Amino acid sequence: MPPRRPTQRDIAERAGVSTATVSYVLSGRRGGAKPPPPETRERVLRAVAETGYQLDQAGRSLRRQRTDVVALMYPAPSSPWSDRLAEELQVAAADRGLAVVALPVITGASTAAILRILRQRYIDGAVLLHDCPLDGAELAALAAQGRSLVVFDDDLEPDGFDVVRQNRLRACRAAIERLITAGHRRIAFLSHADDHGDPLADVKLRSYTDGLAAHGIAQDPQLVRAVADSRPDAYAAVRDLLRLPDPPTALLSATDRAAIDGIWAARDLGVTVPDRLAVIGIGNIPEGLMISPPLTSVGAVALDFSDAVARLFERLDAEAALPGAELSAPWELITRASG
Amino acid sequence: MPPRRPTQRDIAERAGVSTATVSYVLSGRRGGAKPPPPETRERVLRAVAETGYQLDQAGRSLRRQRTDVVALMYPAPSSPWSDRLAEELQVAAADRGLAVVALPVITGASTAAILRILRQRYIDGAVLLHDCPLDGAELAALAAQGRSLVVFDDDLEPDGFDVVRQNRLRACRAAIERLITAGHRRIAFLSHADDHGDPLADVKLRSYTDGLAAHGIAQDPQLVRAVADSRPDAYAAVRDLLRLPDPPTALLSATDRAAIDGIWAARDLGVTVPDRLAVIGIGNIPEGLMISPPLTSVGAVALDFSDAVARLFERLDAEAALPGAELSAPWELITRASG
DNA sequence: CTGAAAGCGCTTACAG
DNA sequence: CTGAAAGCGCTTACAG
Repeated sequence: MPPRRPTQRDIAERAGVSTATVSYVLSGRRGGAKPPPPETRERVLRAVAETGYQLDQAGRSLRRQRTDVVALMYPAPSSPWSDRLAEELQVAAADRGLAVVALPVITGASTAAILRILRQRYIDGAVLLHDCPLDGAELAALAAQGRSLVVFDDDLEPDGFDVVRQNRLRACRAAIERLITAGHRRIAFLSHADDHGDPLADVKLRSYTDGLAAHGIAQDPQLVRAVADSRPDAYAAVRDLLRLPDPPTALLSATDRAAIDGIWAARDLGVTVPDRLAVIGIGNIPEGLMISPPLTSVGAVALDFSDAVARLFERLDAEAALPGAELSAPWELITRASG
Repeated sequence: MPPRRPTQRDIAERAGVSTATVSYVLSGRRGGAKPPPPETRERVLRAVAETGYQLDQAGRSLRRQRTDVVALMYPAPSSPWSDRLAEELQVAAADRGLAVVALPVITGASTAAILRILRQRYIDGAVLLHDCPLDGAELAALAAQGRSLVVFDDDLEPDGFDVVRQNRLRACRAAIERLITAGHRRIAFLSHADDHGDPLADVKLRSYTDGLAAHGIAQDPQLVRAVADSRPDAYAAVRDLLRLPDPPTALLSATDRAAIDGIWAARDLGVTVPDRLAVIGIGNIPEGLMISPPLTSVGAVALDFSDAVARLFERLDAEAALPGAELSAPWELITRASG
C-alpha cells in the first residue's frame, strides 16, 4: 500500500499555516490582496518539496468549475493534419497554462468512452475535426452546458459552437471538372475501401460520380479501384489500369499517397505524366510537392489552423456565452504539373 | 449566460427522491443491497432525460479517488505504432468503461502541461512509449502516488511501474553486422536530422558508428546523409550516393520510408537491389513488405501491444500496489530480400 | 496579513 | 428500501 497522497492540509500542518495560505502560495492568485510574504511562501514551498505534494485536479476542478484542459478530437488514424493541429493547439494552450489531450476516434469502435470526456466536464473545450461522431443537437447541448467547441464541418449550422468550413465537396468537384474540361473521358478513381460509412470517403466518391454525371459521361466500374489506403495496392492497380486495352487517360485519387504511387507505376511503364496520364490527388500532403512531376492535389492550402485555435481560446476566455460563428478555411484545387 | 448545469440534487428534487437514490440509479452500483425498484428508477431516468443531466467528472473523481481515464503518451508526430497502440488501448479500455486520452509530446515544446496531466491525478494510469520526458525518479514518484504506469524503455529499471524492453540498440546492431558480415565495407547511412536530442535517433546512429568501429572500418562522412525524415530528400541523396566515384554497396536507413525511396532511386538508375546495393531500413512499417524487393528491416515483429495493455489493466485492477515488472517485446532484424 | 468555514458535485457507510 | 449526512481536496469570500 503506497503512503496516502499528501493534501494541502498536510502541507498546511507542516508549514504551520492554514490551507488557505497554501492555496494562495501555490496558485499565485489572491483576489486583489497582497500575496503572502516571502518567509511564509518559503515554508510552504519547502513542505511541498519535502512531501512531493501534487495538486489534485479533481478538487480544484470541482471548486473552480474549470479543468484547464482542452481536447482535440479527430478520426483515427492520425494524419499530418491532425498532428499539426495538435501541435498548434498544444503550443497555444501551453502559453495559457492549459493542457491538451488528443481524442482519436477509432472507426468501428465504441465512441461512448470518448463522448464521456466531452460530456462529463472532463475538459473545458475542444476542437473537433471533420467527421466526428456528434450531431448538431448534441453539440448544441454541450455548448449550452458551457463547453467551448470549434467544429470542422461543411454542413452543420453553428449553434453556441463555432463551425469551420472547408467546402471539401466543392474543391473535389473542381478537380474532376478540371480533368473533364481538359478533354478526359476515361478517368479512373482510386477510392477508399467502402466498408465503413466514412463521410469524407463519401464526399470524394460523390464528387467523382457527380462530376461524370454532370457531363453525361458513363461511369466505367472497371476504372474505380478501392486501393487508396494502400500504397502497394495503388501501385499495382494503376499498373493494371494502364495495361487495359482501353486505358484511362486521367486518374483521380482519394489520397495523395495512392496518387504518388500511381505516378511511380506510370513512370515504370514508360507512361508519361501528365501527357498520357493526368494525375490528381486529394489531401495535399507535403510529399506531393517533391515527386516529379509535382502532384496536383485538392486540400488545404497551408498547414495553418491558427484561426480555429484562436477562436477556441476566445471562447474559453469569454465572460458570457459567445454566439456560434462560421470560420472559413476552404480546400482548394492546387494545380501543379501532374494534372 | 447558459442555464446552470443540472446536478444530481436537481434530479433528486424533480424525481422526488434523495440524491443517494439518484446516484444508485445512475451508477448501477449499490454495495451489496438491492437496486432501487423499477418505478423509482424510471422517475429518475425521466428527470435525467428531461434536464439533459450529465454527471460531473470532478465530483465523482474526487469522491471515488479514480478518474476512469487512462492515457497514452508518445513522441509526436504519431506513427503507425502509436496509432495502433492507441487503438488497442481504446478497445480494451472501452470494455471496462474507461476512456483513453492520447498525449502527443511535441519535441521542443514545453512538456509542463502534459506532465500536469500525469501528476495531478487527472488519469488513473498510462502507457508511455519510448523517449518520453520523464526520468526514473519521476516515474517512481508517480507510481508511489498510485498512478499505474507501463513504460517502454530499454534502460530504466522498473520501480513501482512496469518496463517494456525492446532492445532497440541490439536489433539495430544486428542490421549493421549483417551487412558487414556479408562483406560490405562502403555502407551508407541515412540518418535523422540531428537538430534535436531524440534518443532513438541516437540509438540508430550509434549502432551504425559502433558497428563500423567494431570491425575496424573507417567511417566516411560522405556516406552519412541526414535525409531519413524526407522521402524526396532520401531519393535524391541515394541517387547522388550511387553516382559517387566509389559508391556504397550497402545502405542502412534510420527510417523504412527513406529506405524505400532509396530502393526507388536505385531502380531508376538501373542499380539492382540487393546485388549492387543492399538496403536495410529501421521501423518495419507495412509498406516495406510490398515493395520489390521486400525491405529487410529492424523493428517490432508484429503490431501487437496486447501484453503491455493487459499489464496496465492488471495494475489498475490490483488491490495492493504491484511491484514493477519487466516485459519483453524485442525489436528484431527481419530479413527479407533487399539486404 | 491570515485563518475558519462554506461549498463545488458526487458517493457511500450508516441509521432508520 | 430510502434518505440524511459526511467527506473526497480544493478555492475564495469573508471575518478578524
